[in-house]
Amino acid sequence: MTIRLYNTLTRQKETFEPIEPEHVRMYVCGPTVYNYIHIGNARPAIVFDTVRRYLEYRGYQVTYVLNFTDVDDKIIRAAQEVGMDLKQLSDQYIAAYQEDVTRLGVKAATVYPRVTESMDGIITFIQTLIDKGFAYESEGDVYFRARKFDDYGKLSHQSLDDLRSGARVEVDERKEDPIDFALWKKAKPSEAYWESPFGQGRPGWHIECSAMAKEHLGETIDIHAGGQDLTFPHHENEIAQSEACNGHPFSHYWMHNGYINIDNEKMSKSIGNVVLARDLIDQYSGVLLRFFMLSVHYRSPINFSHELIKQSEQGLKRIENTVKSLVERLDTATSKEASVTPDIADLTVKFERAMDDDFNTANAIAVIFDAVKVINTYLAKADVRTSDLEAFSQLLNRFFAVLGLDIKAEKELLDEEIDQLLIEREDARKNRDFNRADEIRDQLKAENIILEDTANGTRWRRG
RNA sequence: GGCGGUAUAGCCAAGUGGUAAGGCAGAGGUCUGCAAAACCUUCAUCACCGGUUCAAAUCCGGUUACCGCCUCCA
Repeated sequence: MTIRLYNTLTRQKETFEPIEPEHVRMYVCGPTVYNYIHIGNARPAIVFDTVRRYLEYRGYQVTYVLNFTDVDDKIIRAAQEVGMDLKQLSDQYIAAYQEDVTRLGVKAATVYPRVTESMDGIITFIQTLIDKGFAYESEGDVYFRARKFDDYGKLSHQSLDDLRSGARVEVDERKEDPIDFALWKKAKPSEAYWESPFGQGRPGWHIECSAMAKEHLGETIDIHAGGQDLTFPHHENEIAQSEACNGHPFSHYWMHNGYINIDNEKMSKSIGNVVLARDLIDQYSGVLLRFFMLSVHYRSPINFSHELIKQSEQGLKRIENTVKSLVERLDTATSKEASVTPDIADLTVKFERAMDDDFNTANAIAVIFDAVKVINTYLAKADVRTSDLEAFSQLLNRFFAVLGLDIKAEKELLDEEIDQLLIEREDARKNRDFNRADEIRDQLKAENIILEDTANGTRWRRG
């Protein structure tokens, strides 16, 4: 029972071994909070939450750190546009982020560090880099001397020379070398700033993660994760800073999730096809969106379209139907001893095998469908046992918990009028007045209530 | 130019050497007063060419197409 995961650093699947046997330190790059999150932001939130859940299922204690970038150019601009100060604006979008991901079934992180609250650590970090000769001040800015860090490029597998010849590296006379990147940026007039030994300014983008990871998880962590596009330059620069500063490996494993396309196009503001997570959650549901995303392996690209999500919805309904049936059959079950233990064991093994293999949620979901078939077949039997029904329910709930899918059978009450119609229809059917019975069924269908007549009575569900 | 990814049935999507998971849609059937749900059956030789091998979607070489990063965009 070992977990294998794909490590961007080595470009292969490796056996997962945390530094401490039962504890995992995990850092995930969070959002820059200047707007509501779009579905591209939702993917890493869902994917790495699932990674975390599975690690916990496997018995690890996980310290999960997710940062908020609450100072940067985009936030400054957004705040100016609406006339708010930085903190107001970022507070607002942090709250919105929490709302959105909660609806997506994402568990709370252990810590949510913010850049503005981590200034001391960041400044100390930069000072250490200067002292060690890895950074230099220049006209109020501080830059990292990339060429001095021998391993620069090891994550993205690029050499410095390739990067330079690659074309447009901005020429900036304040830098010794175009590839150098900012650790500290001098404040422009009228911008928010923090005091530091290098003058008034604010941190560069990359340094925050190095400093916050160090503060909350230590100098070497187990897993560092984020979107694929962060591999270069963000994560590459984090490695350079952290390893130059601390003198040993920053993170053992690097995980990156794939992109989301909209109708086969890249999602971007210029195309105007950015889809906000909350709009989709409102239109469909958080659980459906999560189910949709987890039905594809996290490193593969996902294409989003309304048609695709509706396909997914049909599949999810199939699962929900079974969950509901399971509960309903409890009324007609007997108390004989359990008979399905082998099925439970078999499905569990298959599920774990899927998740052990680089968190293959697509296969894990296939196992859920396998379970659904087994359960439906079992439910069709005349002799159904309480202990079996409970065992199946527990099995599904374990799977749902790992994937963070909020699927459960809730006894929902109908309003009296509808209830009355159901009773009337029962009578009609008993009297073989099928015209009236069908009329009622059609009427309810118009209200999105689907009736199903089973051997154990009529059941209903929302369409 | 550098680095990397992808190409599997109408649609989505697993599968990295042993003879194509799963879901959606479709077709036929069972059940049903009729439906619905469920169950059963049915539906692909894996972009193309060549090679290695007893055996390849899976390895190697080449071709084509699409995509990402190399610009503080998850």
